[in-house]
Amino acid sequence: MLSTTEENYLKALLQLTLEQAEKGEAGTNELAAQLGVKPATANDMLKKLREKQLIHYEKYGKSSLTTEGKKRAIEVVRKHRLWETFLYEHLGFTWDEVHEVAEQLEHIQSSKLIDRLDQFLNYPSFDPHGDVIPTATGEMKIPAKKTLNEEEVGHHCKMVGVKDNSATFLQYVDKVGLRMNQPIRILSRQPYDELIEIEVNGQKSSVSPRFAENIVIVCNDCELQKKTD
Amino acid sequence: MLSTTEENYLKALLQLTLEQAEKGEAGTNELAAQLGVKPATANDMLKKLREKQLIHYEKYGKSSLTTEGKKRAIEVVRKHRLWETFLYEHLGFTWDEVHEVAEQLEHIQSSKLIDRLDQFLNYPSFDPHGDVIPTATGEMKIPAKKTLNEEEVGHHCKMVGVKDNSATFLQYVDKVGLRMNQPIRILSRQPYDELIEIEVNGQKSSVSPRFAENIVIVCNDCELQKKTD
DNA sequence: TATAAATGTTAGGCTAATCTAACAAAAATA
DNA sequence: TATTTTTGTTAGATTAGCCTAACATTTATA
Repeated sequence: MLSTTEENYLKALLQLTLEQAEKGEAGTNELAAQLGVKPATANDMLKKLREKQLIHYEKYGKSSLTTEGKKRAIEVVRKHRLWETFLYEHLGFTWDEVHEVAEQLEHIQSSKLIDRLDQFLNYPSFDPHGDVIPTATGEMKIPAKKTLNEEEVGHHCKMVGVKDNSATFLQYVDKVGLRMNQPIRILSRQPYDELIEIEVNGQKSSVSPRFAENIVIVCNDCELQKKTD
Repeated sequence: MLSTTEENYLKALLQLTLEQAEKGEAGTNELAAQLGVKPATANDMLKKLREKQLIHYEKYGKSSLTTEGKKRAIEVVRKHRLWETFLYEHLGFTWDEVHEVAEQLEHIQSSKLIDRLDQFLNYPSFDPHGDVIPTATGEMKIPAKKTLNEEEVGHHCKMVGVKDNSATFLQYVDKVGLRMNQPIRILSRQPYDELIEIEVNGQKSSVSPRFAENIVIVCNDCELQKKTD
């Protein structure tokens, strides 16, 4: 069984390697910074986790998770996000309060507990931040990316990127109230001029198809694709 | 802030001192046994907890909780029993499965979490084992003891003792299906012969007032008395 | 009450996780 | 390419919580 600390290292490594998808590996200093410890400390742990066959690591090289290590890391993420969902939906915690407590709850050891919690929450796909909750089998179902213009009326989604990086466009995005990862709801689509009415953080706006085409979103209500990775 | 280990020592000390109510203090070996550690280990911790003003302790003497120490210990017990209630009532854990997981959950640090959980559970007075859940202010409301004969129809209670210790009586108690701490429900009281119909673990029985007078119970539906202690 | 048994304490060691300081290697840059 | 900067490693120390072995005190009992 892994210690809380070991679990945190695996989780941090997963986060870093997913963020910088190009390489799928992370450096010692980077990992240390992520965890708020000194590089020397992280270095010791890297050797220990290699011994346990949970990571790939060589002296002066970058680190990455083994299949087993990734499985373990994903379990921790699953627990974290299920607890966040519970705190948010059932105990009335706010969006920003859930993380800190979930950091503790994610290390409770009981597979029965987490499976029952999943069931209690009705097998949610997303946590309150809009992040995907891995399934019991360790799959991270990834929602398909598309543009805001392609999204259906009534659906909930969130912005994960933009296609146009001009200052003019970005300022406009800001004015509409769009922020990365913030939930967006499609209220309506005017048949006359194709203007899309959206709601973001309580603020309603109408945007043109031209604008919407440059906003990359993931849909929370659409079918998810299984990702074996 | 206290470590998980420190909290466990305080909790163990509370349990020991409440069990043996005569003295309100416990020995080093006893405490060590309760926690599954060696006396030498417990001895170190006793000194540490005395430094923190959480216990009274003198070399070669018995230990007891200070006011602050008792407050902290009761907080842990409160968390433990609220989590047990959650696991039992909402996640479908059985009576005997809840303890182990609650041992972990009781150390999660977040007063907001535990207060919200209390609210979510609708401020329960008893955990699934029938033990009293301390209030947010650290009071342990103690249910009044009375005999089964004095209990009202419709109420739920549990046996906490007997007044008659004869073999005949105890065998009868056993036959009726009564066990210590097991929930009992009063179904009816016959006006004609005063026979009391009770239900225990799904089994219905009728008992005489003479019998009922010798069963000591605590009522789960009656008003609780505040215990300042 | 003298001795044996039970209980409690101290000293010294171990491991996990952390640190600082000094050093080594790799990468960036002048 | 030579040098500087960044990145990574090692050695040695610290703290919490645990251990064993030896010793001290208290309590029980012959």
